[in-house]
Amino acid sequence: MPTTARASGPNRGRVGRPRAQGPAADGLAPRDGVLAAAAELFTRHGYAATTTRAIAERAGLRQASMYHYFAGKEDILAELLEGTVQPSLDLALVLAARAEPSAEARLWALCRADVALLCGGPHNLGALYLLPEVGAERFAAFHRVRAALKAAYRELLAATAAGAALAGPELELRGDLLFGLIEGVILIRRGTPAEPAEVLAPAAADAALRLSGAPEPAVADAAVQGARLLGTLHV
Amino acid sequence: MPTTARASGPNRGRVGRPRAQGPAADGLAPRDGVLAAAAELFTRHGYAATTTRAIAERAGLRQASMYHYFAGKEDILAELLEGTVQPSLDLALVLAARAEPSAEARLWALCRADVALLCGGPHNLGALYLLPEVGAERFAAFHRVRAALKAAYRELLAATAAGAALAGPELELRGDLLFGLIEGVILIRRGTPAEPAEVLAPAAADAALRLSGAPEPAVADAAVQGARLLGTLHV
DNA sequence: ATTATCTATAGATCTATAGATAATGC
DNA sequence: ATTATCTATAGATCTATAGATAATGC
Repeated sequence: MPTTARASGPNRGRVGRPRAQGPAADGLAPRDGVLAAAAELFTRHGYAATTTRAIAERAGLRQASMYHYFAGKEDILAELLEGTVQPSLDLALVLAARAEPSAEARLWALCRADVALLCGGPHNLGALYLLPEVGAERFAAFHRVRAALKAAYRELLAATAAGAALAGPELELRGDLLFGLIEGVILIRRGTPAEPAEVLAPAAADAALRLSGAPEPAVADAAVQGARLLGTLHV
Repeated sequence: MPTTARASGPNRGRVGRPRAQGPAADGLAPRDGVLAAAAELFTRHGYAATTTRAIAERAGLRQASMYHYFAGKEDILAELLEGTVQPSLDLALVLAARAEPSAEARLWALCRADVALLCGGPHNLGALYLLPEVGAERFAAFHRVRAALKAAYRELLAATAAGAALAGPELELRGDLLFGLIEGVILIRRGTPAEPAEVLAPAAADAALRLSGAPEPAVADAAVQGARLLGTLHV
């Protein structure tokens, strides 16, 4: 006979009052369930148009219960934003710090991985970047990380053969366009969600290399070596 | 002595009750003032986050007075959207119907003009495309026009030397990326509003040609001829 | 008489807080 | 005792409508 009785019903081991709707169907921890629900709704309908009630309903709890995990609606968006851009920056810093393979190959790898991250996941997470509310001061932390990511793109571009030939302002401009292409993929994805990320990501990376000024044979080289590089990094 | 008395104060010739705030400072017709105010606020803060009260205040009238010109908030956005994309399509159809100069030059011209339209104007009007609410069924008319514009891009791309070498699905994909680059410029503009459209537009057109697969000399040619073409079209 | 505007407000939200409740854990 | 949740709601909106009002026009 056990010294302590353990619950064995649907509420097995769960502290606290049970949910009115029953336990979460997806098995996510409550906090993650709220984040996932918010991601889906924010990207689909926008931030202001998404009510806390809608988020809670989708996450399987009552509206007020969300406040046990988040101090307010803005905190949910802030956490989603930072979680989306940070992995991209981590990879970019690793790639920029390497001396080989060629800058072209590393740039290709960054573009491909970045597009995969933006489009990956069940919903179009990158679409969070499009929300106008993201411009608010509240999300300065996100903007700092994003600026660092953009700087890494520019650094890699400057190290390519075509980039090395560019003067300061021209490099800056082409870096912006390169970064714009990658983030612009979000818009493509929104229009044609059917396109699999596995097709879109390498195609976008090829396009980024062409845009950067690489001639066709260099693009093909970068694609081969960049894909190999991502393989060794287990990305 | 005149047979009819004419008002000569600040209300000169204006029918209807005068505005509480006095006549419009910018001289815009009331309807246009509402559209301009909404454009500014929608692009800056988003659709749902912009209240009809804020729009009215900026336009210099009371909240309820807007309903004399628009049946609802959605109608304002619908009108802004259609007005933004239609001029691009008009130009695209003209360019696609021509046999010369080269497809490369015509594509360059379309890209340059389109970016100028997206970034032109006092506020970043193209940013309306980013609003998540735009996905709603209510704006189907906008989406049809935008789809036609995208088709024109693809048609021009297919007529270039590099585009002619592409198989169906590859052409489709590269067309999407090309279109994504142009619309992605909106994101660049949002990040660096200081960059003048006169610099950004030709640079984006160059980038589009490179992305399309044109070798460097063909890009330079297209830029020269494309700019000349836009001159003759008075765009 | 017609028009463009106004004031006032109904009705429908929406966020966040207060405080109760139903579990487990010791 | 602690925890995760719930119910209920205050207070602050926000959109759209109803109906009044202050101009011009004839």
